Amino acid sequence: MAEAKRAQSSDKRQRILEGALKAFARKGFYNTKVSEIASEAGVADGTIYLYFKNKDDLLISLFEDRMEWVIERLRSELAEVEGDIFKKIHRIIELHFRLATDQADLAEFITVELRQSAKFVKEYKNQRFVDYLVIIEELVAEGQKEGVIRDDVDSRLVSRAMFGALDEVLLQLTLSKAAGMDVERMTAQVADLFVEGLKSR
Amino acid sequence: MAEAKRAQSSDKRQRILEGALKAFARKGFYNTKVSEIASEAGVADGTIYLYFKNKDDLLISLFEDRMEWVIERLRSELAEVEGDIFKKIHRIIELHFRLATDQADLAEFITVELRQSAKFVKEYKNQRFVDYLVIIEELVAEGQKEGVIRDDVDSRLVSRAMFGALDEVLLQLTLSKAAGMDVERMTAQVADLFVEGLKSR
DNA sequence: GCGGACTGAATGACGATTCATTTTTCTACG
DNA sequence: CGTAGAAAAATGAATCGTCATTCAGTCCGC
Repeated sequence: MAEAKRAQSSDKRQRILEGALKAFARKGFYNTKVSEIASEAGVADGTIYLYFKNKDDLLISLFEDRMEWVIERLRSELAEVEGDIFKKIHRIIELHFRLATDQADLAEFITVELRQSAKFVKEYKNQRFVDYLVIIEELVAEGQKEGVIRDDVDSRLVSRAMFGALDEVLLQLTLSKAAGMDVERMTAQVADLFVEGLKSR
Repeated sequence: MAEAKRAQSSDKRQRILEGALKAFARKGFYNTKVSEIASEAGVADGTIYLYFKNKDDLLISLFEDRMEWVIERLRSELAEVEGDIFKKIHRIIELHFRLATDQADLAEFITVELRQSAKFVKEYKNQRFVDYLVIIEELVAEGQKEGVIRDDVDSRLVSRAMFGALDEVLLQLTLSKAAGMDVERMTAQVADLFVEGLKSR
């Protein structure tokens, strides 16, 4: 019966999350009214409170939900990369940028809102985000073990730096939608920059 | 007379900006009450409106004010660097990180609030931020002209990536105050990562 | 005692959340 | 089947707290 309930629920819950994503991407968390999310999702204001404790909870749930999806995607794409570590790094960067075109709202939400609220950045531990970093970190560490990546760099630091670079470039890409930037070219350049920076000499 | 007014004013205006910086760094823009800023600055609530149009204006003014300072500082420090482009890049990174220890509030404010409001990221053009990027961009372009930096990378893209990396690492540094990270070591590693990535082969 | 700087209590708007009511879905019985 | 009645889900108007902002009054330098 929990199943039956869920079956119904999930539809509406999902619609609320989608509405929230669209609204947050457009106007930011604090400038979005709960009633706007409701109308975007095609439900009544009160309905939102049947699925989420409050507006903050909605933000966190949305972030968790989408990041989980991104991370799964990243994991599975990485798994099917044939070739060396550097190919994998290239793939991470590619996927990251691909988001900007495939899922503009999501990209905007993540880049802009990730740092949004004090709650988000400080209180809330943000495990999903850590997961993402760890994927990069492990890749670098693996390369170091193999001897193809210089081992005088801290893999943790590198993963941060790399994420930051990707995030910032993505932000730029997201906000200046019009500009017909060549995403492939960008991917190649950023990947190359890091690969050359990381290679053992 | 505008001068006389300013002379008096500047003291109070400055105190308000400082109070705002402290408060915003601690709780973020939207969670900070105007009355908190006022009490932090030791003025009455209403006084703030003698110096700033409204809360948004206060945010923008604060950002402009501090970024201008950072940029001037960066320019003058760069001017006195003897040596090649790569030394200068090292210095940018060093200054960026030095902020985290010297001016924790400012660092937190810039990293967290830079992307804060939709207003900030989208509507407001954010010239100061562009100025910062241009400094990096010109440095890279110069290196390319000299032939020491590979010219198959877009200097604009690189400046974005580099800023993103610095910003993210700084964010980390800022939020995890306790952790006795070795700032010098971090500077060296990040600088090296980019320098190796940028060098002509 | 005039004029501008300052004060802080009062105002008013706004918007998250609640909850009395309505609608839908489910259950069980003829 | 069809239907009555109960339970669950959904609604949206009303509530209630929270501030940003204002402005009538006070203070101070000249």
